[in-house]
Amino acid sequence: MPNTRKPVDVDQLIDQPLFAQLDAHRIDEIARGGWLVREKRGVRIIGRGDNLDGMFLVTEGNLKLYMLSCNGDERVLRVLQPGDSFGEVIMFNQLPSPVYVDTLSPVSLAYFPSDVINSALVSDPRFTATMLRSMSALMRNMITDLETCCLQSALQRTASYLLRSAEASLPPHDKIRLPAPKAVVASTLNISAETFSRELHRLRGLGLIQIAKRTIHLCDRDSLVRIAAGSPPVRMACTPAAPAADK
Amino acid sequence: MPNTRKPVDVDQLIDQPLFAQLDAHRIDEIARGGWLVREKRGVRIIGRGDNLDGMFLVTEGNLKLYMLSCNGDERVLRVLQPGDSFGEVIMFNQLPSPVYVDTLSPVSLAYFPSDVINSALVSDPRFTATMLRSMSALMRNMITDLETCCLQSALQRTASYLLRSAEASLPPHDKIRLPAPKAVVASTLNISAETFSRELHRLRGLGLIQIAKRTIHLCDRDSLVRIAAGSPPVRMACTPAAPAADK
DNA sequence: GCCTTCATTTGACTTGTGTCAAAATGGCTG
DNA sequence: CAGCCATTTTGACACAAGTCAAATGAAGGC
Repeated sequence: MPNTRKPVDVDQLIDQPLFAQLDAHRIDEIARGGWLVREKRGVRIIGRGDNLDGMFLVTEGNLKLYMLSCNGDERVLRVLQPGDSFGEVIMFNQLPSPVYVDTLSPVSLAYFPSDVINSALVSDPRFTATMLRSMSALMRNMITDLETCCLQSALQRTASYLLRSAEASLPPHDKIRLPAPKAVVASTLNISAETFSRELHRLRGLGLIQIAKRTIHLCDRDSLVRIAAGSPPVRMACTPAAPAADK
Repeated sequence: MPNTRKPVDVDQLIDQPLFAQLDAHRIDEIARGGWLVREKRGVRIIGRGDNLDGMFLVTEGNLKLYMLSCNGDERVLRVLQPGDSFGEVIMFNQLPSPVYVDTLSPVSLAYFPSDVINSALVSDPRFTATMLRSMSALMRNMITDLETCCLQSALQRTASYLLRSAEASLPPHDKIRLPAPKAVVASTLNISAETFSRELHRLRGLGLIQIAKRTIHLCDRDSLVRIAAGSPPVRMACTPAAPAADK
């Protein structure tokens, strides 16, 4: 489907985790076997049901990997960023894609046909090992996702989201900016925009966060951690004298 | 951890999908590198946080692979049956297990240390291909799981489960046997045992399936497909004269 | 056979979240 | 500054699914 076949620049590959183990010669070979694909924002790269005999590596921009329900609302599984790859699963077992991938910004992708990847796998055990590790890491993330969305309440999910975002923010790690309208973030957490708003304000009511439009300040990280871990939210300074027994 | 080191019988491996591509010599090599583990029902094989430098292949019996929520209820991810393998993810990226694996019946497992697997991967490209395909299939299942549990109703999940199971059953594809007690299957679908029972009997009431203890017979695949796809369940032969407009 | 134990079904009730609708807020443009 | 849009908040309500509890059914042991 990619009609322009600009060559892949070797420099774009050597830093990528997927190729880090390979020697220069082999990277060169892989680079010559693939080509660059550039797309603007809002373009579908893979649709559900599509076949694909190769895989992509993101070199610039970001994309969303998501599913659609029968009534049309979407569930984002991952946001793909430079260094991430996608399409391996479709390529390796040669079945139509179960997910959609759309660009969220202008992107530049390296595409590699399956025979290029396969011959690299055959001739370089370290590449195989890296590929298996990368797929294992993916599995691990999916498991975490399933865990989050199946056995945590809306409040827990909100709290863990805040903690994760803070983790990924600049050093004081206590101020985060939502990367999108609240409705979109909520969808990422698999809850409605209204519920997200309510839970956020509940946390504010407990004194754990401050909300200023799309910027959120964490005031009490420990309590957030406790909530994310499942302990019932505790009102500020007055724990009841006689806590209920466990059972 | 396995203290008895009974050798693996080669005959137990040649039929397994994971080893089907290998020639006799290599299978023999792998068999000599692993050993048999037998356990009775209700034994934990892997716990969350455990490390594992190898992988298992199920040769007899079945097991559940699951997670626990903070309040202790479990969410079964997969029911493992003969021919299935587990532990690859833990082995390949060398991190503690995120999941538990318990036996559901007396089992017999073949265990292979990572170096045995790795040397087979290095020396046989077809084994590598099979391994990658197998992990891709796993990923695909996880995606389906997430889809099922995030954007389908209990009835839809039940219907799609039946269809998927039928797909994987013997040729007429209309009779399936639940691989575990209903409560375990229900947990796989992320619904309570009670709800699972109710939805199953709802489908029976609609004339779409027949239930005989743990065996289920599909009578009307098309309707099941429609339900799984989200159309509201339609009573058997008497659609009301004036169906409500869509909105 | 009978008894114990586990699995399944059924009913009544509770509860977390979603939905709908309206009000409040904020940002932007002319 | 007024007016208009999109976003966010809040309230009232509905409903799917979970929980608790009891009844029933199946399976294995002695």
